[in-house]
Amino acid sequence: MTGIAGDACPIGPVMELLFGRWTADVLWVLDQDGGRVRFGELQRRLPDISPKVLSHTLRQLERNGLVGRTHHPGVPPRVEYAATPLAGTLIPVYDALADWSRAHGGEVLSAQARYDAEESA
Amino acid sequence: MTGIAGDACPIGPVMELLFGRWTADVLWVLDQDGGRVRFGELQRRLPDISPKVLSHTLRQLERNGLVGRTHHPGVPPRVEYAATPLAGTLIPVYDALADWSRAHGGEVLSAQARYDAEESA
DNA sequence: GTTCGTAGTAACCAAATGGATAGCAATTCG
DNA sequence: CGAATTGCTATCCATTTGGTTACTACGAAC
Repeated sequence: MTGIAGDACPIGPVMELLFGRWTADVLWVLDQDGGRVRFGELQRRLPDISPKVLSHTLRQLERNGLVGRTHHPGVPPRVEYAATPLAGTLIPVYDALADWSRAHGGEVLSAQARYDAEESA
Repeated sequence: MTGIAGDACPIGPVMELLFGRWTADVLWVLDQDGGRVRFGELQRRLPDISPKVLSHTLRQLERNGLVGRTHHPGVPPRVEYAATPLAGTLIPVYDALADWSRAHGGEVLSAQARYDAEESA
C-alpha cells in the first residue's frame, strides 16, 4: 500500500502494520496475555508459526513500536516480549474490523457462494 | 489470515477483503465517484495499475459482493463497475483505519527511525 | 562427556503476488 | 484497406512472503 489514486487515500500507513500473515495473531496473543511473554511461549501458543517467521514478525512489530523486547542476558538466554501502549491504541481499529466481520461476514460468504455457483454453471 | 491462536481472533474474514495491493485504492475511486465507472476510466485514475491486476482486483471485489459489474454488449464493449451497498458498510472500518493513521502514524514513524538508528549504530 | 534448554539464525525452497508486454474480437471511421 | 476503440486475457518474469529443517552458543544438569 504505497501511493494512492491522485488524491490521497488515507489508510496507507496502517495497512503495512497490520498485515502480515501472523501480525495480528501475535499482537492478539500478546494482548490477551497482558504481561511479558517469552519467545518459546509464543511458539507454543501459535503452533503453526515457524521460528523464522515468528522472529521476523516480532522484529517488524518492534521496529514499528508495537512491541517491546527485553533481553535478559545469561544462559540459557531469556527474552520477553510485551505489547506497548501504542499497540493498545489499535484496539478501536481491531474492534471496527471485528464488528464488521460479525455484521457482514455472512453477506460476503453468500456473495462468494453466488458468484462461484454462476461461474461453474 | 486463517486460523488463529487457539481462541479465535475475530478479524480473519476482513483481512482477506481489504488487503491486496490495490483493493483499497479501487474501492476508494469507486466510492469517490459514486456512480458507475468503466474499466478504462479506472485505469486512468490509477495510473500505476496494470490491466491484469486491475481486472483481477475487480473480480475479487465482485466475488466478495463489494462491487457490481454491468456488461453492456456491443462493439466496442462497455463494462461498468460500481460499489455496492455492502461496500458502503465498510466506511466505518476505513474511518477507523484512517483515524488511527492520523493519530498515531507519526509515532510509528519515529519508532522506526529510532530502531533503524540503533541498528546502524 | 553427553545431553538439555533457549532464542534464535542460515540456507534453501515453494507459492503467491505483482508487473510488463502483446494481442484479440468486431465494428466503425478515415 | 488500415487504424482506432474497449475490455479484457495470455504469457512470461521478478519480487515478496511464507515455510522447513538444521544448526549454533553456552552453561547446567546427569
